[in-house]
Amino acid sequence: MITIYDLAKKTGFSSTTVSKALNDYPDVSKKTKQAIIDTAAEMGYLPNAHAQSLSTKKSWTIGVMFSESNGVGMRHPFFSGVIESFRKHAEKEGYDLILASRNLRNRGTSYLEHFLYRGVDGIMVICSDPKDPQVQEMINSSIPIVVIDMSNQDCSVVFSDNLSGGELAINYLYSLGHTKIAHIAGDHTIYAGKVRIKGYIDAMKKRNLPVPESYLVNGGLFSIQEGALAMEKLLDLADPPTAVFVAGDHMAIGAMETAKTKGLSIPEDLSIIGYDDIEMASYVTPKLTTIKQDTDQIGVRATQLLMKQIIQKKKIVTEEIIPVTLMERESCKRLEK
Amino acid sequence: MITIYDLAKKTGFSSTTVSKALNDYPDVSKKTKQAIIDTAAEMGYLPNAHAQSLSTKKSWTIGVMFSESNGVGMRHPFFSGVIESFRKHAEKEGYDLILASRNLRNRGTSYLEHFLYRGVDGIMVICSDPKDPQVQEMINSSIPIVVIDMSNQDCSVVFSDNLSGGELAINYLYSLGHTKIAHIAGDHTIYAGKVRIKGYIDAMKKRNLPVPESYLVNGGLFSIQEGALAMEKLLDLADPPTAVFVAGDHMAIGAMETAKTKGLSIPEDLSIIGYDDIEMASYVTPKLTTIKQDTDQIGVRATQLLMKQIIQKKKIVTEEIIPVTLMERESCKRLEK
DNA sequence: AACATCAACGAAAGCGCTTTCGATCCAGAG
DNA sequence: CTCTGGATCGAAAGCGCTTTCGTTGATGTT
Repeated sequence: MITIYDLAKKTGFSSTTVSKALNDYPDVSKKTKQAIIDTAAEMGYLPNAHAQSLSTKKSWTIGVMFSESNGVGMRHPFFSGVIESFRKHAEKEGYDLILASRNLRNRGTSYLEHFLYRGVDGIMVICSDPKDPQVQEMINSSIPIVVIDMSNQDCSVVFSDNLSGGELAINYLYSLGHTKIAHIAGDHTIYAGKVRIKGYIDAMKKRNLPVPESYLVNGGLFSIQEGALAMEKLLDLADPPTAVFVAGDHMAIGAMETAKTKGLSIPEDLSIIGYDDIEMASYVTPKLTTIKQDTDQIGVRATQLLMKQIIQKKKIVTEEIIPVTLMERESCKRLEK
Repeated sequence: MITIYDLAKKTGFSSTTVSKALNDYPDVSKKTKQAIIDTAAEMGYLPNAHAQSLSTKKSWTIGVMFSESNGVGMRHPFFSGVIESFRKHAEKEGYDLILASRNLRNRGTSYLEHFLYRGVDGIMVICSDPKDPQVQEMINSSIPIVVIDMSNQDCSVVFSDNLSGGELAINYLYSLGHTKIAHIAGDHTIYAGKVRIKGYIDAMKKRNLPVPESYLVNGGLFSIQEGALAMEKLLDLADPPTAVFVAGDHMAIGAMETAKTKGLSIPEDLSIIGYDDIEMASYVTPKLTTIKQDTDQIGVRATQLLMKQIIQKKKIVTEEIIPVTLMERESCKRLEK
């Protein structure tokens, strides 16, 4: 590894001047600057990030943490979509992402401690559980942070407009003549799940549609299997719904599966609308009508918010709500009277 | 931020002793060791990773790079699956992953340079193009590296058994009575694509099955759209196949789409078998029969291989081939004579 | 000629930690 | 009583870089 001292020796200047030249300080003449840069290139010099960070207290890294409540981690399309978008944009600003582990080489430490240890300049969290203590700890610290997919009073957050997502779905279903509309919900412990429930209820009430208790069934942690189970409950009802708004595409796909198994055809016998617009939604049969979350946009807004805090060196608390859109496909149909 | 000097002052020992106590050196008495550890906990001491790395030349990080030839990046289920598995296991060993960007804050540098700059202890690459110059540069360097999804003579690689994957597929199709079997291939520039072609041809020849040139159609970069296009070509043939082995699930799903569009029903009129076993495969209609790549296993083997190199401090060149399995679902059917 | 100004450069301290090499002290050996 | 060896501890250098502050010499001013 070659250092600025090697460059200093080679060029005849001091290490100070070399450093300054490399960082484009104004008090170095154009000529020596060029000479230094040239021999740096020639000798294959690369700065040492650790030394730099140690001395400047800036690491040009961002810590990324995602909760794995359901064990899928990065494998979930929403997560990987957001992270990928975030990565692309953070990259443009010069930052690398570091996916941190919880365990600091056998000393049992928290995520916050780990990120502090790593000296990241900021943290990006994708977490759906507003009261995860690990996340709370990070939020309460003084490090810049942006959290995605949940609401919070104490930091920058960005999430989809879950409320009007529900409105959008119900409105659409209603416009197709449905009035008996059920909701397969995400667990209340999950922020998005909770809000989508509210969106559903609000929209239903607004139209004076009945919301029997039995029409609101908990789909748990958004998995296909849980969606399938939830749909069974709905179908066993004495007065089953003609349409169901499902809080996640995976669950919706599971729901469609059971419907099919039970001999119902979609959308003829039952309309279904999902949430997320994962890739799969476009390729199941029938193609799933769904509320699209804009993972790209979420990623860019999150980046912007984080950059702003890093630059201003102070936390800013704000909510950035990303609009959702209805993707009209094949799983919903006008109700024939 | 509190340092070992703070601990030294507080406990009355020297910073040397503090450091040794924290690192469990043998020449510190049990008593002072405990005292130091206690006040460290009490004062909320956290080591500074940059200082540590600077002094030890070990960063406990692994650089991760994936080629984005098709622009999907981490969004592709195979990629995210492997990375997630790798992350989990690397974590257990105490390593963090760093997803690096190409541009080192405006100086245009290569991935290798970037990883060198960051001082990673090893590199993990997911790349399908054996002659990507960036990847070659990393392989030729002296840093420990493991590459996934391609073959190479000069480093550790781990990839699926693409050859017997083809064998498996053709064998299955043949056992169902098919003899006119086509292949929608991945581009030859992509290692997996090339080998799967060979697997297809070998298996066909082994059974004395004809392989007309028209039966081998290039599906490009494994996208759904390209799969759909490829299938069109196949269907336009004077003597179309009764079964097609597709080199990737996305392409297979695209292929099924066109088949359906053209009024063919699967598997009645045409059997299709894919490759990957992405989640979607289980939920399209009909459920896609496919060759499953074991992303989990790939991740763990990659971790092991990399750890070994890091510990031994020398590159080891080897090929680790992960077995694939046939996931029999609904998209293939016995050929009625 | 005396002075102020400015451009260009370097000495040195500091970032937080590790590690080598001594120094010190005390128990037990001779 | 002297000597040896082991157990504990610390001084100091070093990792590679940044940044403050001072020095030097050249230029322009009056």
